[in-house]
Amino acid sequence: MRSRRLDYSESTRSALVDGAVELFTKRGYAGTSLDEIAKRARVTKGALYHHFSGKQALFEAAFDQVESLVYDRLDKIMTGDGTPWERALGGLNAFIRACLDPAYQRIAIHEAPVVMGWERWREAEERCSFGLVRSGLQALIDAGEVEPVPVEVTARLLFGALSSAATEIASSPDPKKVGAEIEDVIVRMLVRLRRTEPDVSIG
Amino acid sequence: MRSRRLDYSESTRSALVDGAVELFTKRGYAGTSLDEIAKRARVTKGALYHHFSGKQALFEAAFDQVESLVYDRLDKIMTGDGTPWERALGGLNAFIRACLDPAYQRIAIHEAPVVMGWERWREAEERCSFGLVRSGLQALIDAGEVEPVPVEVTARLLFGALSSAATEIASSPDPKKVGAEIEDVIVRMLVRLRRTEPDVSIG
DNA sequence: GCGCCGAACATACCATGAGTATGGAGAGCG
DNA sequence: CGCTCTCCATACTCATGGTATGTTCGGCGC
Repeated sequence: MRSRRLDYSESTRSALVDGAVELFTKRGYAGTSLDEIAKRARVTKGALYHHFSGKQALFEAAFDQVESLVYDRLDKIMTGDGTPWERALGGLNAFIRACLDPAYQRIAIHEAPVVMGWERWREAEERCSFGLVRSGLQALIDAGEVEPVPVEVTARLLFGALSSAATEIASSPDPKKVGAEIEDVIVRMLVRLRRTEPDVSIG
Repeated sequence: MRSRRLDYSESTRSALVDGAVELFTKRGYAGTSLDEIAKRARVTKGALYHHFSGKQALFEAAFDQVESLVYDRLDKIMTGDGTPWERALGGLNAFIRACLDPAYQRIAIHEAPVVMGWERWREAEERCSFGLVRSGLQALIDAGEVEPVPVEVTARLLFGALSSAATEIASSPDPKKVGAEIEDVIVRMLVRLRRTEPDVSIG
């Protein structure tokens, strides 16, 4: 039987993470103090340091939380039913919408590479959203939908383009319009990569 | 006649900026202390705060320095001679090489949006490298080289893709190879956008 | 030459916030 | 019913960004 004590512990931990996500999103990593986060969770720094080894560790927990939410949604679409082409387009749309979430944008896209270090961020993304972009692209190639391209770098280009553009969307006065434009441009690109004839060599 | 005093002042100022560029590149913004920067310039914090209003201001000075170097090189190519197409390809190549510079990558691409705030970073980039990417794309469209696309978002996509991919290049064990791959993929994309027939509508 | 004004620094200090050391309270278990 | 160990609070330390004030020295009028 699960002890009541463990419930409490888990509860305060998640309260800390939730508060961290909120505050990091609003004021950024550097602009947020641990006391503030602890206060929001109605505990002190002692509790915080009991659950996490430091500010970075707490940030990574917040990162995981935000990232996994997006990952679940994307994964459901990308491994769902439909043709590879349909799934790719659905995933594209879902990813753009995910990037509109302020928390995902600021924590996972912008600050994470700086706070966690690019290398570590890359490893984390490898297992999450970026991994899905890559596997989605790979699926398209395997299905013969698009011509073979270097998957690794192309996926990186795509991911970078999308996450960068997403910020543009979010800070635009008319996000819906810009979002649609971006999706349109990307889809055009993909369509042009679509294999219609066997010979696609470029001089 | 220019006073000797002004020479000294300017000299220490640039020494501070140079040190800032070095240290911010090596250890990042948060990981670098002002005392360290001042020490490297063989002055104290007093001098630093005489020339700059604070850490952020010093960072922006470092940003400007790094950015302007890249801008000058790019501008020379993009406004040089050759067809719009040649200039675009040349600029593309130059930009990728610029992104391989650790200082430009870490300061201008990665940390600047976080440290300066995305809005401010965007304004600065607007007048610099991003502006060139945009105008280059616009030139291609004007020359009828590529089909009309929403310039703003497409340029943003391109810029994001390139700067993101550049990090991939730099941290790769074989930068030359990955760099060539990326350039190849981008060029393919552009080629496919090339106007060969008037009707390019996609159902 | 002389005094003085202000730019260009140095020095000493303060405030904040990350991290640490230690103490205590209470749930679970024998 | 004490013993223990998790869970958390309190009270510090220390690094660092920023400030307030002192000091030096080149330039310039006289």
